[in-house]
Amino acid sequence: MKEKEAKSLVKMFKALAHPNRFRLFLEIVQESEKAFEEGHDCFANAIMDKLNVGAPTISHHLKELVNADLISTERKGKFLTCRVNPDAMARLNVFFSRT
Amino acid sequence: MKEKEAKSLVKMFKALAHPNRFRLFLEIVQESEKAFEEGHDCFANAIMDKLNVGAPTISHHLKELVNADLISTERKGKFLTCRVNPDAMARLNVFFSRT
DNA sequence: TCGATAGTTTGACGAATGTCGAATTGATAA
DNA sequence: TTATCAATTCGACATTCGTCAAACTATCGA
Repeated sequence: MKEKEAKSLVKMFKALAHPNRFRLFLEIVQESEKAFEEGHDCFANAIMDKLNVGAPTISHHLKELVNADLISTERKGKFLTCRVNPDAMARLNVFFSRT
Repeated sequence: MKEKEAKSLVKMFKALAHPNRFRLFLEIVQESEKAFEEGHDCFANAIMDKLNVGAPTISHHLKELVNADLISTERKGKFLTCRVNPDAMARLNVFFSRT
């Protein structure tokens, strides 16, 4: 494995390595599926209510997930929408399939 | 996903979330394959030389990998042998396949 | 325009983490 | 037994990290 890919994977692991941030990620995955089926977006707002941490913390954690390339966000008016990055998932999948 | 499984995954991610520890894990994976083909064990000793950290640090990192259930170790005389835990790999594989 | 709502930035603080040197244990070889 | 080598434990240190309160920005509705 290339050094660059290893570094990228480590960043993803670090992003998933905290209970609250992992739960946040799981919620986004779940909510994304539901949102897709129902034809709307996944709003950060809806997820924030489910976790027991303040808004600044959520904002901070979201930034780390984005920074690790696990998700991407887009501002829609007053709200923030989230999408899981399929490419990242694919790379993680490959890594653990070959290990 | 059950809370218990989530906790276990987070522990694995945390164990893989540091560059040196991830490299250590990669070396064990690699060395394990080679060792299997050549009919011997994977010795911690052989791996230690490849990383630029002291023995106490390696010992510490190995313990975390074991604690996360990613590997198991066995003392053979003066040396320590390592084996990747296939069950852990399978669970990680499942997680990223379904995500 | 004004007030309310969603999210971000900043600064601070305690907790957890990675690393090392020194001392220690366990096992082999001489 | 003694010397040597592999690995662990302990104590300390600097660094990173998670969280929050307060202040701020941006957008929408009235």
